[in-house]
Amino acid sequence: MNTVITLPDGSQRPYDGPVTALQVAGDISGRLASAAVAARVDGQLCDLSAVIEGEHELQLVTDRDEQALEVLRHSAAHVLAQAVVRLYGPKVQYTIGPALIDDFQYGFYYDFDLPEPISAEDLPTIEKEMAKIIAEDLPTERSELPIDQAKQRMAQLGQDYKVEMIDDLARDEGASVVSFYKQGEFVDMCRGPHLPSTARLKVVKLLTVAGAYWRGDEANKMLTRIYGVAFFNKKDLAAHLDRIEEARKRDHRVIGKQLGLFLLSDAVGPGLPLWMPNGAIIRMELETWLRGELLKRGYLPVYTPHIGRLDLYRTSGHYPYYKESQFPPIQISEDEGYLLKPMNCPHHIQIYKAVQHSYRDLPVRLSEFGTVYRFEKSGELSGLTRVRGFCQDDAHIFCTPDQLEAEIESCIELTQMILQTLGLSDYRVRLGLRDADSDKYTGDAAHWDQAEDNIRNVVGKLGMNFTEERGEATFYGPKIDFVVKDCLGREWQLGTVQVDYNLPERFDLEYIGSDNAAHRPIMVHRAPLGSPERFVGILIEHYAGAFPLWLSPMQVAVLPVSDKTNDYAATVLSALKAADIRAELDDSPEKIGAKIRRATLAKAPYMAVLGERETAAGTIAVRHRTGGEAGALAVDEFVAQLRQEIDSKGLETPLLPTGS
RNA sequence: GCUGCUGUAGCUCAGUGGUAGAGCGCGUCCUUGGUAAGGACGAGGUCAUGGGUUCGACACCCAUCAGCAGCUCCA
Repeated sequence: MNTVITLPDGSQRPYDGPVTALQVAGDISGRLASAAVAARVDGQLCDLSAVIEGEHELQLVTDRDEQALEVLRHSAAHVLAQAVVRLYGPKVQYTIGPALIDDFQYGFYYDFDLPEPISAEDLPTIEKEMAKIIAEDLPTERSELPIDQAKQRMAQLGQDYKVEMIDDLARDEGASVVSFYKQGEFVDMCRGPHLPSTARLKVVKLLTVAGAYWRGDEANKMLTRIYGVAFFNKKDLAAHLDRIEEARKRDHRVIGKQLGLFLLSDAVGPGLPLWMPNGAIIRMELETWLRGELLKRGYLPVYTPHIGRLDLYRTSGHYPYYKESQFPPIQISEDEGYLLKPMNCPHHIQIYKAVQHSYRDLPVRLSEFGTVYRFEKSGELSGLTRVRGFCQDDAHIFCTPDQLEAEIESCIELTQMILQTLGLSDYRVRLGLRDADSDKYTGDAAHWDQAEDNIRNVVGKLGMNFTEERGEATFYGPKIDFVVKDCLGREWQLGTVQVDYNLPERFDLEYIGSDNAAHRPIMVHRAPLGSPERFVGILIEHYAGAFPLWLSPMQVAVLPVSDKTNDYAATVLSALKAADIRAELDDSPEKIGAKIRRATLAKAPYMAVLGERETAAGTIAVRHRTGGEAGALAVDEFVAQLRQEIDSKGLETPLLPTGS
């Protein structure tokens, strides 16, 4: 049978019989053959050794192709597994080892069930063995076996996890054959494709070792996961490692310490952050701003205590659902117990219930910066992003079915406005839906369907990009989450809007409709920041500590050139303070260069350099933290410009005009 | 919570089975300097906590607490 290969440029190559992608590449050029890592036949990714017969489109995947990196890293994972088996013996069980493409730090991993624990100190040894395997230039050979034989083969090798995976493939995907890859003495069950030979792997580095549950299930055995990265050249690896190192400098835990923003004190307890004066300014500014926005939008402020009766949370469902992740109740007597509040909604619900509501009153929007406590598992705690005691910029909206979607929309717009103002544009939107197979959700299916339709309608109307994720809903309703990544690429939920038909039911909430009959309101739970703790943690990383002027703890560093001008500096300081600008005077006996350095490291947006010239002219020599002299300004001009930048919540620093 | 690692001065980190060091920061003094580090001197540590091994432990072992990476979880 004749074979005709059509290349991406439209040209065709005829062959008398079957041909492999690698052969075609070689016929085009030797260079292409050595650059190709895989092939795409009729759009389907496959090995270079795949046999092509008949009329097909062929595209050779080279290192310039995005998917090439995936193939490379997948092969790197196989070499890692081979090295581990060589070093730790046939008792090693290798399970799964995928390539990672979107991960900020890691390029691949492999999960092992090892006969002995290993640590990061063992990684160089493993890397050496991998280098050997690469040097051995072992060709990779693909083969296929029917399910039964495949299981037998893996069972013979003592690979119980693989046997389980084959069963899954047969059951879930109806697979009748399974493919294997063999390189030297090592055989792995794998879809592929892979590099044609281990020698094609040039730059591999192992990064860390960690635990990971088999199948990601806590109930299963913990396996040993080894993470690594692989690239086509050393330059890319060096750039990658640099990027990680740079990112670590943005870590809010590092910057938070440097700039005195917050503190996690062992004496107070894990996950209980203390806001230091500089951090408190940032939080205060955000909250003040948000309070104003809420009042404009018809929210009613309320305050509620930090604890409530256990029964309240039994009714709401929070206690039974999250018993394990609560601080234990405060038991006063056998039948009187209190819980640190894990959520504000039950308290707000009581406020709603305290008076009778007419449909004319709705929507009722009760807002509170309410502090809640959750006993997060110790391994989960992390800086400000995951804590045990934190505030929520919370509100609960009680409304009629007719009002619901407009309220959801308004919550989304508020959240988007906040993110936009702060320049947080790199976020994704997730619709958290219920998993109908799970028993973790409360309430009836009709309400769930209704609620899911409600949020879909709104995000659809607003034309938002979003992903739907089953099993990500709260126990009482579906939600819209705004998710961002931290400096190391880990995702965190910030803002959230949740639709709830269930708590109104549980608490028997009512309003009187125009028909003079009692109706059930619907609740919206929403927090545009999510939590000031987590939000500020993310903001610290977003700005790398260099906050916009309105949020900066120190807005102006007042720097006399020598103590001859200290008096003038003091008058400038007073003028700034009188204008509600956060200014600090550095009258230490340092030279001006050192003072500038200190203020720059403290991320003060502006420096007012005051020497004899300025004293004589009554001006300020302005410098921005990004460097360079911006010229001299009269004190009142400087104040006016700062005021404008502060009031506009400017992200970009306007250039201060030069001149006297 | 689980797997692995880590815990030494305010911070960042060296360090050895024979009772502790650097840089930065801090204090005092000198210097009066014009846009990212002037100089001198000085104070400061129950080497996370509790056990154990040892003539002797910051070092070795065990436990606890906390942190880091990952997994799991996240109302």
